[in-house]
Amino acid sequence: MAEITIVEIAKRCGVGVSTVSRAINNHSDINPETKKRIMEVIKETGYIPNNSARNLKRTDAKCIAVLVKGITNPFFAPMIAVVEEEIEKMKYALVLRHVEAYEDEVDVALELEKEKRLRGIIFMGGNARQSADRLRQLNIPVVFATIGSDIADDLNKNAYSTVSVDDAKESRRLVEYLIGLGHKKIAIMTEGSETPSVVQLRLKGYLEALKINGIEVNDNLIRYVDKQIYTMHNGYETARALIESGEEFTALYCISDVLAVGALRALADAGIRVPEDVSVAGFDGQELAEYSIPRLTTIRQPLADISRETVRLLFDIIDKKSYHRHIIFPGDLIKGESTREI
Amino acid sequence: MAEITIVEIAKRCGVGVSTVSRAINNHSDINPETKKRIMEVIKETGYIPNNSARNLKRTDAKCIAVLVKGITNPFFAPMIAVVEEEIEKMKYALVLRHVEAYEDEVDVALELEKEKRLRGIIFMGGNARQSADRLRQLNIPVVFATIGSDIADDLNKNAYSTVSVDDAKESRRLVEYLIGLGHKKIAIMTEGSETPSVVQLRLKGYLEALKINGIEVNDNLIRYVDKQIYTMHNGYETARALIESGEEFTALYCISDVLAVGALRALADAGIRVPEDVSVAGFDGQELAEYSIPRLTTIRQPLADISRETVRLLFDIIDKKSYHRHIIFPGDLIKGESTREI
DNA sequence: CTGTTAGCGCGTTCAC
DNA sequence: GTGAACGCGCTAACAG
Repeated sequence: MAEITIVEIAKRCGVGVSTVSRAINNHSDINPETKKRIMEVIKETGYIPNNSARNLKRTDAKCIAVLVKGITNPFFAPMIAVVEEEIEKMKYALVLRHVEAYEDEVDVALELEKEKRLRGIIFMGGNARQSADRLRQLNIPVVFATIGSDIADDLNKNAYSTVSVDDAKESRRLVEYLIGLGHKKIAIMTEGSETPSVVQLRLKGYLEALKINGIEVNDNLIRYVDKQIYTMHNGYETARALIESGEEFTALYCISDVLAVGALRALADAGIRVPEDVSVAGFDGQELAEYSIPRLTTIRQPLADISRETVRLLFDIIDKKSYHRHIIFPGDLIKGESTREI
Repeated sequence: MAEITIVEIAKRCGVGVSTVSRAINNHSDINPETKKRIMEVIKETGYIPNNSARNLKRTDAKCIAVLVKGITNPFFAPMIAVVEEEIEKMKYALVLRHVEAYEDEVDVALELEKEKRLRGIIFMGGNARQSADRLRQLNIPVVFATIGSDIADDLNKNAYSTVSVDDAKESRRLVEYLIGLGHKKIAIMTEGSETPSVVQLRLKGYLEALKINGIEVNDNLIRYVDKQIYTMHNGYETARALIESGEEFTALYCISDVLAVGALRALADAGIRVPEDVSVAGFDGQELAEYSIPRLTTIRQPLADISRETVRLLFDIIDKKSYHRHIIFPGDLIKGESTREI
């Protein structure tokens, strides 16, 4: 079947291609009647404009890309929903792309910028720092959501924006809450990667909290999961290893809610009661934390606010109303049933 | 900054554009040395080919599209992972697109088919039946994953393939298991949509199981969630309404694990013990079911097998080795801790 | 208000 | 092994 093109439509309507183009793109300079006739023929024939050809020509294309590293991670679900809504409000199109674990998000962004005519990019997941230089290759503004800027990296701060919580500070707050409950032997479950990330900041907050409160760090209580911090399986296995190690602990802080839920299950299987025998805390404040049994103590990230602000800031930069900024939202300390005084 | 194109690269290398093209696309007819030189210049300049232009010209483009309705639904995560892997094995490119709730998945597919040069499409989520006719507009094979064909719709069966479990049958099996445990007052939590879907099939299985076992249907025990069957919140609220209604029940069957977890929480909040006072069962067999407290009784869908078979079947059809087929996988009845004999 | 025409950036003939 | 020229389908000038 010969692909039907704009030329074919023009022929059938007895008009020029540009008229058809005008009809498709809701241009003003067109007779309502001819437009109507054209639209009818288009519907009849089932004609669909070729997007590749359009992107090639188009100069304006109000379009924002959202690149998500780990799009299947439920953590991003509420963020994506808000971002979609906000971008639509601005009458912009949205292209949502996932980035594979092995892909470089900036490479994908570069490619996409050429392919579509993007006006801005939002990154979720991945990390901000490593590629700050390369971010400049992008000719359009970039905002990271839920990933804070690196404090030490002043030079590159004007290459991109960030909207996030202060992971180190919130993490410290949570651990200090545990300490306030009387806990001293506090285990942490975190990820062992060396690349700078929110994960490292959360560990940093843990270490700071101990230090401030004069609690010595016990390396045996710092447990590393195998890569993924968003699988219950890893939370389960890591908690099990901790339990089996025989190392004493009265509290377990998992740097994600998902890990914490896995840990809860491991503790239950080992006959350890939460919170009677051990307190458990998570981080993120996902829906899961609210429905787990027992309800999780955690730090809730205000994802809706962060998402809304991300879009707002991006458009401010696009409209030259703002330079790149680094916005911090406070988290909420949710006191669940999974922790108690000792 | 002037966008750098293939012409620019050709100039800098002192070669023709076609030579550069050959270098990029790994063509055979090219001197290894000139190719190497070209690749170096490309790296230096940071040149990135424009995909829109490529798609416009390209004739082959080994590419498969995966359209997911509700990509943020964790249900699809393990499926997407497997599908990606399998498609990569076949040396095909994969374009993963999410379909908005309000979008028609076939429209999106049609558009994408023009834009890229697709060879096949995989649908996840959405429903197979409504658009069987329109599926024929697509000139490439379509396979639905986890969505069974409509038994009544023989005419359109050769317009697409499906790989799934038999939702009605598996649902019936689960309910019969509950009945076998001695339950007679079995509530079901389902969705109230009229469009044919897996959800309806699961309800159908419930009704069949009751009928076969001579249990009268109590309409007050059929509870409908408000739209989304993949939020714990809805499971919670619907269970709460059921509890507050005062209607007696000894078992609660939720047509998704996510709903069941919400229901568990609602029961706990009402001081109702699971499984001592009430048995709870889910459907899907997601990771969540395995880590919830108590562990859920559920039907596990073999998502990895379904995904692998989906890709295999799609390629068989592309390669003309098969016509459209409708493949059924058996589910696993997982006997968790959330149900007990009465 | 409408038609004609020139590219957008690239892959692909077809000569050389 | 390589380069010149053509055209993919469309939008955006421009001329009418």
